[in-house]
Amino acid sequence: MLSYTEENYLKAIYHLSGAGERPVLTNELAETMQTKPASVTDMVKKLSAKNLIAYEKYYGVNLLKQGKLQALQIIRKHRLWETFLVNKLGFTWDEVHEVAEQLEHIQSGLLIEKLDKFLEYPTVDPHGHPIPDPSGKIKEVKQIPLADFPAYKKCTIRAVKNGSPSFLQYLSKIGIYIEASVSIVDKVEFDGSLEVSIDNKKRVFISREAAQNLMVTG
Amino acid sequence: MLSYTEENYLKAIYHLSGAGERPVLTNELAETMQTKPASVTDMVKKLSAKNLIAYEKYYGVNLLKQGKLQALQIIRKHRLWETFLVNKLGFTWDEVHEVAEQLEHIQSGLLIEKLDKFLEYPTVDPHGHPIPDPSGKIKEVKQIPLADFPAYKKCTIRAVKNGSPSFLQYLSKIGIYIEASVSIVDKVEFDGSLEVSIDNKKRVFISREAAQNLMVTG
DNA sequence: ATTATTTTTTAGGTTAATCTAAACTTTTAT
DNA sequence: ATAAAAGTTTAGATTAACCTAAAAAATAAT
Ligand SMILES: [Mn+2]
Ligand SMILES: [Mn+2]
Ligand SMILES: [Mn+2]
Ligand SMILES: [Mn+2]
Repeated sequence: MLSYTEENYLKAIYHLSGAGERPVLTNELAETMQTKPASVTDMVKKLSAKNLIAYEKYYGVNLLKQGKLQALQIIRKHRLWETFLVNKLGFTWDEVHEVAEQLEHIQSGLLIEKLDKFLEYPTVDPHGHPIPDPSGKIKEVKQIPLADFPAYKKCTIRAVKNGSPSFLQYLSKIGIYIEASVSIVDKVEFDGSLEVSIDNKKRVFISREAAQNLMVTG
Repeated sequence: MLSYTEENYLKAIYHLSGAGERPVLTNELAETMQTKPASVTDMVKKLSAKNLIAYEKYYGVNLLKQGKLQALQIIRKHRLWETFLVNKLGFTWDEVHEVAEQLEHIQSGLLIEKLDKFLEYPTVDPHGHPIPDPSGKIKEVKQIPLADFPAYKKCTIRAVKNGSPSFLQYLSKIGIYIEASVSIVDKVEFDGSLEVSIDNKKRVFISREAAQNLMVTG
C-alpha cells in the first residue's frame, strides 16, 4: 500500500518521463512536487527500495513496470473523477483538477469499478485526455497541435495540452471546446497567431502559444 | 485547516459524547481511535489549543462550538457520500461505510454543494441517519428501538443503531429495510426475542439485541 | 586540462502522529 | 483511612515527509 505522497511522486514521474520513456532528474521532480531536491532524493530512494522505480545516483530515475502500473491506476482514477465532476455534478472543466487531485487517492477497487460503469465507460476525460483501462492500457490516438495543422482544412479539437484553469476559462470564453470543428482561416507569419473558424459560425483570433496547446485530429 | 487525523478525532468525540452532551474520557477515545491513551492525550492537547474542545486533565474532553461544527460538517460529508454510493453507484448499505470514511475528508465546499444537489437534498443516509444541513443543523425525529415498541401495532423502520456490515447484511437477508412497515406479532418473555411481520407479507424471528438496534416510529 | 558552475547527495534537524515504559491522579476496595 | 487497582499523563523514542547547510559529483567554461 502506497502513501498519499508516494502516489503523487509516481504520478509526477510518469508525466515527467513521458509515460516512462525518459529518465527524470531530481531537480525537475523537485520543481513539480514543489519541494526541495534533498527531499526528492529521500523519496526516490524509498520508491526504489520498493522496486517501483530504478534510481541511479546523479542520473535520475526511471519507472519500473510496477511503478508505471501504479501511476496509471492513479491517473485512471483522476480522470474518471474529473469526468464524474463535469458530466454528473455540473462542474466546469477548469474547476475539476484540484478536487480530482484529492479523489484520486481514495482506495477502493469497487468504487472505481462502479464509477466507471455509472459514467458508461468513458474513454477520455473533460480535457480530452485518455482514461487508462483497469489494466493500465491507454488507447492512444494520434493528435497534433492546431498550430501545426494545415490552413483551410477542417479538424476537430480533441484535447488540451496545458490544462491550466486560466487557459481553460479562456477557451470557454472564446467558444473553443472538446469536439468543436475548427479550421484555420488566417495565419500571421510574424508571430504565428491564427484566425480560427469554429463550427463555421464564429471566428476568433488566438496566439501561437494557444494553438500549440490545442490538440486536433484531421 | 484540520489534518485527516484531527478530523477523525473530532468526529469520534462527537459520537462518543452523544452529540456533545457528555465528556469523553481518554480511554474510550483511545478504544474507538484504535490507538493508545498516551497518543490520545497528545492529540486532545492539540485540539484544545485550537479551541475545538475543552480538555481537563484526568477528566476528559468536551466539544466546543467550533469543534462541534467541524464534526458535523464531516458527518454531513460522510452521510452524503454514503447516500451517493447507494443511490447512484449501486453499492449495498453494508459496503459504504469504509469508503465514506475516506471520502468524508475531501476538501471542497463546491463539491459537497453540488453533490447534495445531485442527490436532491436527502435528509437521511442509507442507514436512516440524519444528514446535517450546511450549517450543521440536524432534523431530529423521535425514534424508539423496536424492542420497546408495543406489540400488534404497526410501525416503520427508520434507522439502524449499530450499523456494522454483518448486522446490515443480516437485515437484508431476512428482509428488513429502511421504511419497511413492521409489527411485533409475538414476544418471547424468556429472552426478549420477537416474531415480526414485515409489510404484512413475511414473518421473521429476531433477537432482543437485533430489536434494540432497529429504530422505529409509530 | 584546470577551474567554475550546476546538480545532486549526505548529514543533521523539525513536525505530526504514533509508540512503550514510568510516573502520577483518581477511583475502588478493604 | 489506607492500600490496591484503574485510568491518565509525562518522558523519551520512532517513522514519514519535509527542511537547511555542507559535501560531492557531473557538467560547462575558460
Ligand atoms: Mn487533472
Ligand atoms: Mn484532465
Ligand atoms: Mn458510515
Ligand atoms: Mn451511515
